[in-house]
Amino acid sequence: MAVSSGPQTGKGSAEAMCPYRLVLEHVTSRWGVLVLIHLLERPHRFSELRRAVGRMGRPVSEKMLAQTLQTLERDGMVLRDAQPVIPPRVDYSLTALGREAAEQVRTLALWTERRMAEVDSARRAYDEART
Amino acid sequence: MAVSSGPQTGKGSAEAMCPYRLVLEHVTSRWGVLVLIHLLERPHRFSELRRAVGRMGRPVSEKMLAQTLQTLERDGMVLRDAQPVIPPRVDYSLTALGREAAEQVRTLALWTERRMAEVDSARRAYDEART
DNA sequence: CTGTATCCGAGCAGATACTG
DNA sequence: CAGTATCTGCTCGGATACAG
Repeated sequence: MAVSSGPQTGKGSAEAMCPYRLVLEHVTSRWGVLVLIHLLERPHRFSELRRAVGRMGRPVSEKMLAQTLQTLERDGMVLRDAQPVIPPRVDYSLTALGREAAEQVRTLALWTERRMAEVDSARRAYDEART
Repeated sequence: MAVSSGPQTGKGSAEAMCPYRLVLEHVTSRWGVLVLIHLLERPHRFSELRRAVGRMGRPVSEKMLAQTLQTLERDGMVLRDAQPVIPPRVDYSLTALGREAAEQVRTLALWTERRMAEVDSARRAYDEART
């Protein structure tokens, strides 16, 4: 929606809805999904995550990655560990809550992948029907 | 996060990504989620669906509802039954594929609802930490 | 390296009016 | 009732420059 792309990290246009829908939009957002799935595998540093996410899907801007991580951290899904060293080093990992969310999102993503052939054939049928 | 807005029902800005991500965005889009959940309960007519969706979340415009339904129909999730009567009557229901998707989305929505208290407390902690 | 601040374009999404 | 067409504002999200 808009799963625009989805709702976003900010509060944006979603002032008046069930509060949990907001969380749902956070975890299912364009970058939220990818971040959660990658962190489910193992903790990542900022740039590492940026590269990993870029490998599937398209490249993430620093801005959007930071925004996504902040939102997920605020929602209690992601843990941020900033080590006071130079150069800066920050590791991101999942909380227990985040792991539960990530597993569900991954399940849904895998289901979508498995069913892709059916979706494609449905699309061809639909498109052909109006030619 | 992108948590941003939901991706949406159209194709929009998502030209260059794994194809299944597109389907994921359709079913998790702002209106896609609500439509699927309501249709899981029983088939609905257009206006009926419009009212039902409006009761939770905010009102849907006719345009967005039609767009969402068309996208989900094209993806093979929703069945459209237009009866040639006057006044027009159109019923929407889920296909087998759509039912699977709807169940997963509902599961995720229910999980989010159950965990809302934890999310809220995480948010308060986060917000207070930077005061 | 890990971000933050600002600017700006693209297109999502609502309102409205109209058609079958 | 069930949509389509059009107009428009708003916000998302990328690019860039800069800071700690």
